[in-house]
Amino acid sequence: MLKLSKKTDYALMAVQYMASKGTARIVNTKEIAEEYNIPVELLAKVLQKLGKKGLIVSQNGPKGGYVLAKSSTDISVLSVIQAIEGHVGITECYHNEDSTCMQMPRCNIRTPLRNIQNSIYGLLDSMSIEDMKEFGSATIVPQSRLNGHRT
Amino acid sequence: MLKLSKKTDYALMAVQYMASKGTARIVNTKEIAEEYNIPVELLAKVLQKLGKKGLIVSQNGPKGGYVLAKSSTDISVLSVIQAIEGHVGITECYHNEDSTCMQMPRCNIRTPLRNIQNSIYGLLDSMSIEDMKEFGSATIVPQSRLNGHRT
DNA sequence: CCAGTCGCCGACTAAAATAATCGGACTTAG
DNA sequence: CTAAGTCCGATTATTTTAGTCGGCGACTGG
Ligand code: FES
Ligand code: FES
Repeated sequence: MLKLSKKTDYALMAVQYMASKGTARIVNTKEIAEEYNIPVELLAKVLQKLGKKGLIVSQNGPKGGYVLAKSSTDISVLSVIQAIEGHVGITECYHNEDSTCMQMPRCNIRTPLRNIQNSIYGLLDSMSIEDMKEFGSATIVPQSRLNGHRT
Repeated sequence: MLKLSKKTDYALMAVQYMASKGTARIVNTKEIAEEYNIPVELLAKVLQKLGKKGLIVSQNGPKGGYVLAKSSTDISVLSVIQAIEGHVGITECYHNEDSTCMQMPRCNIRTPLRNIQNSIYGLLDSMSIEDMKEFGSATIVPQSRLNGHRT
């Protein structure tokens, strides 16, 4: 449930890796792939997508590779995720206009789930790559309305 | 990304539906299935799972069906989700002990992602079925550390 | 006490999403 | 010129999810 795809994992690792080298250092696909045991061709596509989304910039030719397009503090985790996964939601019918969902007419979970989704988005958007690096720990838990349900 | 399975959707709808009738009223699978256009057989399994997890109680025989096992304020959204999806995490390697993940040795996203996951869990756990019913609106967004990244 | 309604369960198939691979074109430093 | 790199679409393999089927067991009302 709520699982990120491997491609997204790869994207996050790659971005984080680039962040760890400065903006000066240019890094290529193979280098990252070997560092994390990722199939090169697959990682290549991931990086290309990130490139197209403007999160990283590419340099062709020998000695080419990628560098972050901006400071790691200015790249949100959400932007990386969305770059790879596109804009999908927490539920099948993304709660958009064009839903073919059979339970639309009577759906009773549409609105509340959208709110939950927004909360999650807010959380992911509030966290930058730099943040990920820094606090591998730290709690960003929303304390509002948290007063102990739990089964 | 981060998508809940249809089964989970069905579970949430069903639970919400039961909550909307009181604990007095016993409701059967067919009734819910028809209300929301859900394939009966599939919904049946979902309800059985919820039963086994103790979220709802079943009544056999004719005039049988299900009722919530406790007040809708005491059933968290998280518990429903976990009842159906089991205990899976935001990433492939659930960040547990037994991961076969190839990038374990050097993984740089393990800890931060676990934190994000915990935040999400906290959010889902803090919301009850009753809450879902009430505020189809309302914001539970964590405002901490939210100061505008966004690409 | 028997018949029909309902829950219970596991195995099965179908469909879709994801992961990974392949083949070939384009770009550029040396 | 050429080798090292990015770029891109198409294809396949694998896994996950969605939905189906068939039979058993529990109960209740007649
Ligand atoms: S599940 Fe599709 S509209 Fe709610
Ligand atoms: S992705 Fe598997 S350990 Fe981090």
